[in-house]
Amino acid sequence: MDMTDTLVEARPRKRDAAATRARILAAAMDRFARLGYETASLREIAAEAGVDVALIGRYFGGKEGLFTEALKASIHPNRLRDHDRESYVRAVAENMANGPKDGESDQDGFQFLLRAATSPATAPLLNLAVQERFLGPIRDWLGGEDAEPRARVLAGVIIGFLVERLIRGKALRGREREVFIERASAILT
Amino acid sequence: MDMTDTLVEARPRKRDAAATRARILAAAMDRFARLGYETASLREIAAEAGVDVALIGRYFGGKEGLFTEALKASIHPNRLRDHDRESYVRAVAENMANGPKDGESDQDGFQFLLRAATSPATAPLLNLAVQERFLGPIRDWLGGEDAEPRARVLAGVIIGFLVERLIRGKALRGREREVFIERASAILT
DNA sequence: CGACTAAGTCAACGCACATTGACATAGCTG
DNA sequence: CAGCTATGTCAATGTGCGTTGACTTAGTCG
Repeated sequence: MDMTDTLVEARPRKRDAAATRARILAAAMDRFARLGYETASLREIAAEAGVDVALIGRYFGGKEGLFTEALKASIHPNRLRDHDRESYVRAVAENMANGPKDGESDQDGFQFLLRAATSPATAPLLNLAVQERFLGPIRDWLGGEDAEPRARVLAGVIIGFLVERLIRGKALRGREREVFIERASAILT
Repeated sequence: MDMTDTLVEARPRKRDAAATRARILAAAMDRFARLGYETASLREIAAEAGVDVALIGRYFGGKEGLFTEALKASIHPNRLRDHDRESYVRAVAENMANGPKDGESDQDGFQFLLRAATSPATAPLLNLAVQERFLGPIRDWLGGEDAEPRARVLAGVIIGFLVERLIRGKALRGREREVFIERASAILT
């Protein structure tokens, strides 16, 4: 059908390991986030990526390996250090007040996280990832005595608001929004 | 081996459909809440109930039917009204500090729902259940001005801790536990 | 050009699962 | 006691899964 490869990309490069890997990873992130670890199948993921199943084994070692990488890719380090305490708290609280729609793409990542939290097979992996990219930074940011349990509390609060926002389905408005932000800020401070 | 049935129960009543059904349902509630719909297997559930697998098919029609009934049985109204503010806050905070395993049945229903949300078919239940079991009761419990957004904040915090506990996988101990409970209580109060 | 390697393909394996139907037996009923 | 039905047992079937190993081909390098 296709005689030349000048269709979409400049040089499709028939055999490109990096591109194939990336497409598998993208498909995995999508399926895992939407379906969870056990329901999403490697065959589906491979099909969505337009790739043979065996390549997943080759590039990621197996389902767990693929999931681990997809998880890492879904949790991007937050920019804690760019904020002082007050501005960060305010930013987080406002973000929480928003609806799922107008949130950035971190929504998908968080959905991924939530699904991962509900599957026993992936819980240990998630624990590790959260430690690395979430709890650790917060703990360091807090510093001082009892940084660890205090970081856990803070992480719990933030996670909770994210879940609540995910479930809520719509943004808060007007007075309700203000009250929410005010209260949430108070808790986070 | 056993000639008489006077081992554990007074009258084991060899054939009792109602009792068998109940034991299957209890085992199902436990396994589904702990492992989620996909991971929990009918064979395990049957084994835990000390029953042949085929009976599940007979009594509940199949895995979906069993899950549906277990879900119904797991949603009971929470007992917010039994507590005054302080004792409830303390109970919730301590519950949060515990590991997923040793948690009491008070919040297990929520775990059940959260895990159920993994399965695309049962996902919409989560929103409804949170409204019913968390937001509504908390809002009424709080009462007064701005009960709605304040309830959202509180619900968010509680949900967050539950998820955090789910992720953490193990109980907090010693000083960390104390600090955690103290901080969580302060936030909830 | 010719060989070597990386990239992709194909088929098969073993496993665990839910489900089903035929069979066995306990306990009640007449 | 005889027979019937609810209750429980057993074995088999089909399906989809993740994984593995041998094979084929594209692209590159000497």
